[in-house]
Amino acid sequence: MNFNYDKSIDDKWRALWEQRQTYKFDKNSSKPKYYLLEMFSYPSGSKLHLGHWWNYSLPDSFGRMKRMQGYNVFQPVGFDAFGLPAENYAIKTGIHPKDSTAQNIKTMEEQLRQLGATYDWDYEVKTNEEEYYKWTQWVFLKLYEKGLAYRKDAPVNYCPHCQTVLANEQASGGECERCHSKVEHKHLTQWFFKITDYAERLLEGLKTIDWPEKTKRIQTNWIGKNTGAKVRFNILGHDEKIEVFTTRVDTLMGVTYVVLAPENSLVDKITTQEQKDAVSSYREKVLHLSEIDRTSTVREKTGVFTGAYAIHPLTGEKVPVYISDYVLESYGTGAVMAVPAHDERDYEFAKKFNLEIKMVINSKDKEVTLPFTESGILVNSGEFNGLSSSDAKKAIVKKLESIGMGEMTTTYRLRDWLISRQRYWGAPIPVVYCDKCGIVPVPESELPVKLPYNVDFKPTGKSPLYYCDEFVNTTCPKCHKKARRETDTLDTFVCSSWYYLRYLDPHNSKMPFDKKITDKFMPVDKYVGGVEHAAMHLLYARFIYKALKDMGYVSGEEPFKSLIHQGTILGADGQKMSKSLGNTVSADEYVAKFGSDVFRTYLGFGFSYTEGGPWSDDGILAINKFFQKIAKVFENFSNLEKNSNDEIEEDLEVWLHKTIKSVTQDMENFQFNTSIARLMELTTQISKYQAKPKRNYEQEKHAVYCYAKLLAPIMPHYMEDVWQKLGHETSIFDEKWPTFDEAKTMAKSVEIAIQVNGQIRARINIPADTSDEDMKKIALENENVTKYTSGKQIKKVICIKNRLVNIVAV
RNA sequence: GCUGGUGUGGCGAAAUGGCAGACGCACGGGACUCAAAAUCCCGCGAGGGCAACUUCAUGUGGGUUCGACUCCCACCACCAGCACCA
Repeated sequence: MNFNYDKSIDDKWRALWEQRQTYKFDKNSSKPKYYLLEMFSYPSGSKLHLGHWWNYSLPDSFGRMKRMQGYNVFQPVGFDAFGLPAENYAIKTGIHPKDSTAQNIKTMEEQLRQLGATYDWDYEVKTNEEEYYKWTQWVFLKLYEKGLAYRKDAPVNYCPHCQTVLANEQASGGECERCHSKVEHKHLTQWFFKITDYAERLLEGLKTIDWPEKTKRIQTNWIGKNTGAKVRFNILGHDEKIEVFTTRVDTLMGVTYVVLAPENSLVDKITTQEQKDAVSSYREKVLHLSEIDRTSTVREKTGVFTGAYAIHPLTGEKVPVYISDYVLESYGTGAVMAVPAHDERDYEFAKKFNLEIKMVINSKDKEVTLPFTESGILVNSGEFNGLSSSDAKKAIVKKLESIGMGEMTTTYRLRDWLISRQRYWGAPIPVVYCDKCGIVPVPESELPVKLPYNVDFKPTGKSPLYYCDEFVNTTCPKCHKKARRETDTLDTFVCSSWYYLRYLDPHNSKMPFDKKITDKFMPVDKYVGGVEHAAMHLLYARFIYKALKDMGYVSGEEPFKSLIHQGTILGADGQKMSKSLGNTVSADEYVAKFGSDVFRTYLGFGFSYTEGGPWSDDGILAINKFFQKIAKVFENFSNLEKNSNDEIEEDLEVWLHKTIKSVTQDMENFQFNTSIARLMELTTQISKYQAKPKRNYEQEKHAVYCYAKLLAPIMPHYMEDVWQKLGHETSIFDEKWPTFDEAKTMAKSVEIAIQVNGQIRARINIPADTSDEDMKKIALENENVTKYTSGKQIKKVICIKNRLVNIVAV
């Protein structure tokens, strides 16, 4: 029989799998669950690119192994379908986002089927559909009820040329992505999620999950926990106080001025008449600076005096109050105490404005040049003189507490999540503005707030929905008088922050998901996706999950138990693949030429899954050859007479068990390259066995069957076909994953190395599990060893069972 | 600037502190063939040696250890995240 792989069998098996419902997900199964999730993708116009193959095909192989190991694997697929590209495309071409998205999804679904993955398409989710975004809006309403969604005035990135607000990602480098104009700052009233309330729990939870250390660190840095002290300064002639945050309260006695962020609300109150013009023109200037310019460390310090004075809480001294853009409104309290002697920024500022510089920290052991930013011993600090920085922190806070002017505190760099977008292609924020009732959330029963189809896409700086009267004009849900709808839409990251829950119950029309089901299948056991989401999606999803938990909708604390980042496959030139560089690789072409399984195997073998690397198709022909060798093995076996009855061959037995062991382990760790390498070795070994004149039928059958099962996850169409040709009517994926016997993974005889002082002097074969004493004896008698030990004293002999002997001789 | 990651043959890459370079590509040699392709076998880090062997070698320099690609310290290069965060 011919066992060759031909790409035509791909279609045959996909059709049969569908017909047989091989991958139908049974949520009532009694098997242990395994939730395997790959980040869903944006439905882009072009064909499935290499990245999709990389992200979806190999994790599917992992899932297939899990399935064969007896798990009830849930591996869904869907689309993150709202978002900017479709809208930009609409502006350019006039093709409606809904239409282009639907078309793109159709194309991608077709292509995703070519992967031959175990998706149950009944569980597909598309975030732009009413039955989905209705519940995204529900999530918003729940957070609003909980006080976790609020509206406030905030700065955003604005492109004067396109007349539109830009997302942060679109304003990177301070330039508009589309027209490269300089991005300006504007103040707009925006909706936020209060993710900062969860900062501590988001940090704590990281300790409990199996995620790459790198990713945890990115989140930790992003959250940016910092402990320090709050200190309050009275303002001369005013009732208000200025509150500052500092991590170096030990330098309090060196404060010579105070700086407020230009946006700080105190500024208007305390600025004196003479300084009013200077202050307002400075604030005006700052407003027009881009975030990039403003936070650039190389820029010279600027600022103006407010005319006001603050009172030092401990010395009662009068210090001037400045405003400067080096102080950020969004961090800490939006105000700092300036200690020019011990802070570089304050030093620079003080030099420029001729402010006093007072040294209060001295080094324990070296000459000090200002600014001196290390910790040390306090000087010029009255009662605190002589204390170390760390003791002084405690003492000073204690003193501040006693007079009610400060205390220890913790701050986070994390800012609240801005979720408003002045965009059309997203879920409308389900809120109504009524002159009488104010902000009124749309009642749950009236969801979804439907996205209208007929809108004008011209960029104006406002959401296209703003000009859509049929959408905007509504009645107040409370008083039923005329009211207006919110015209901003939700950030698409809101859609993707809960999709893993909807997957489990995608057609529920009464609830976003049934808690009974999600309790059974959450958390996600293995989540696969790019590291670029470390401080965005992965943080947002954790936050939403925790918020849902607090409201009783889910039970767990963390949605993703274990996380893997796939690496990036770069263009052959080592650059990121992009159309403009012309270095993209068309997965399609390779699939058409070699077939889905060859391509998947090549991807698995040629690159480390978590590293990726530059594309090269050098080895793909070798994979084709590998498939031919595999065919040979099955062909040889099918020609073997059943009644042959020779002895069991130990070598083959060992190879088989060894291979099962390492393939199982490597697949578990997403090391597809090494598991395929092991399978190549086993191929060679079985072929060798088959070349022998005497073969044991039962032994060979067992080996060949195990071999097929081990190969199956990597080349699903092919092995399914082989399995059928071997005479089976059921799917190979309903078979049990082969198991190994540890005792059989090692040959009866092993080669060990003998070292003298760490240098290898001989290699010999000895029986496996030879005792240390015997190994030592054999080693010391070896000719090539005695050459190096003669005349020397043997100090020590180290024996490592089945591996080596090291003789220490002097 | 801060934090982290990476650095191994001509190439893609492997190595719970225990025989560095598994597996594969490319390359060289051989078998089969009239010949080529395909296939199979052998070799393949560098130097020395007819050979048995031997010296050097995992970015650089130190250290710990019987033994280091692996652990520690310093440095160099590249990459990534954060960055006027008080």
